[in-house]
Amino acid sequence: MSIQSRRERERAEREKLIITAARELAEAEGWEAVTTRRLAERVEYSQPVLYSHFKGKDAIMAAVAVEGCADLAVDLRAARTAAPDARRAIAGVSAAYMAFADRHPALYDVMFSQIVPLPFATPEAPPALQAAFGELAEAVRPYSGGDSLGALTETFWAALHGLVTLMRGGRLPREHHELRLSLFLARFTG
Amino acid sequence: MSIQSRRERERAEREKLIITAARELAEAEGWEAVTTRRLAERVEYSQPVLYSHFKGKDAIMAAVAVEGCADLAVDLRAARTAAPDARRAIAGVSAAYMAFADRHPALYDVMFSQIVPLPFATPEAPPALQAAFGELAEAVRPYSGGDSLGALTETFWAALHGLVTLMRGGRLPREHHELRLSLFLARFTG
DNA sequence: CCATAAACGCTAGCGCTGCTAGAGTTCGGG
DNA sequence: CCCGAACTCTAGCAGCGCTAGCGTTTATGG
Repeated sequence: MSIQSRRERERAEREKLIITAARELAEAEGWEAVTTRRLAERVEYSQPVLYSHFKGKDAIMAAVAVEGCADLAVDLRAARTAAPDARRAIAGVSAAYMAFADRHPALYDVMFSQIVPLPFATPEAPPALQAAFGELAEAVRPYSGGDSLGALTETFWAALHGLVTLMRGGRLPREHHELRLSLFLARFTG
Repeated sequence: MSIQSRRERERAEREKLIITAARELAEAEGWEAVTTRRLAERVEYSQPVLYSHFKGKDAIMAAVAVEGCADLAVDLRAARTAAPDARRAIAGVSAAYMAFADRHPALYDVMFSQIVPLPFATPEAPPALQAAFGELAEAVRPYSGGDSLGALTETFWAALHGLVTLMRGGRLPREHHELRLSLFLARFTG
């Protein structure tokens, strides 16, 4: 019992090590630099060990994405609870969302742009993701009027996501960024 | 002179053939199925021929993206000019944009999601892209009020882009799609 | 305390990728 | 008719995700 639990604990630690190494490598050099060989070298195990923990590279990316969701939820919550009123809450949450995407581009991509084997728009979605979405919803609530809060929050999220990804992909000029965000918020909050 | 021009014409035809083959392959099976080997086989030339026309696979994708921009501009223009008033124009353009992304997912990705060596937010951007953006701008113009039309159109575009990509990536449930779009339009048009 | 079996991590390799060096062929110009 | 330039091909490089199968370590039952 004790020996088995020790082994399980060590396994869990190694799994966490893999996830952390993948995240660090991705954030430092982008996902294209995260190869199973480099990752294995970084955790000082051979390649096949990765596959005893994860079904494939996609699954590792998914695990990193879940971590990212938790971090995002923390940032959003901090921004929302620090705001003195509804208007500054939704503005602060928006800014925090943008800042997160800007500071952690690789993390953001694997969470919301890349295709990863994670359930998203279902009750089985990662709790951390649901928490992040919940923070957006609370910021949107004061402006929902008679509309569905869920659908309206989805719409709000999508706009932020579009602004972030088009800019980061070079499709939108960076200099108008704050203007675009304020134009959107002005229209969204009526 | 005549011989040389004939050769140049044949070269141009072959280049067009490569672009078309890449587009068809991508639209049929996705970009991950577009390998230089399959593409070469499809145009019935060897791999190195591709590199005498394009610097790399990225450049081929960029060429396909430019074609896609032209097609999108046509669709948007048709939707806008067919609308009897401003409100139905912006709604129709939005719906046409969504429909384009839905019908041509691989094309849409290479135009607006993937990283390709194309100038976007500059005067050197492909005229076809500028034309498509111009159609969005004309649809937005009646609702710009005192705001910058350029920045507002960028914001409008970003929202559509976010709705499309989050849904296609499985992050948003498909069933609320039309509701989300109408919620956005209602707030955007005031 | 030892033999056995299971759990474990390793080396080596498969089929693929984008890309390129260099050989071989074709063809227009003098 | 021959030469040189233009052109396309075969073959191969380094790297990718992933896995079969071997060898070692480790925990257990007699």
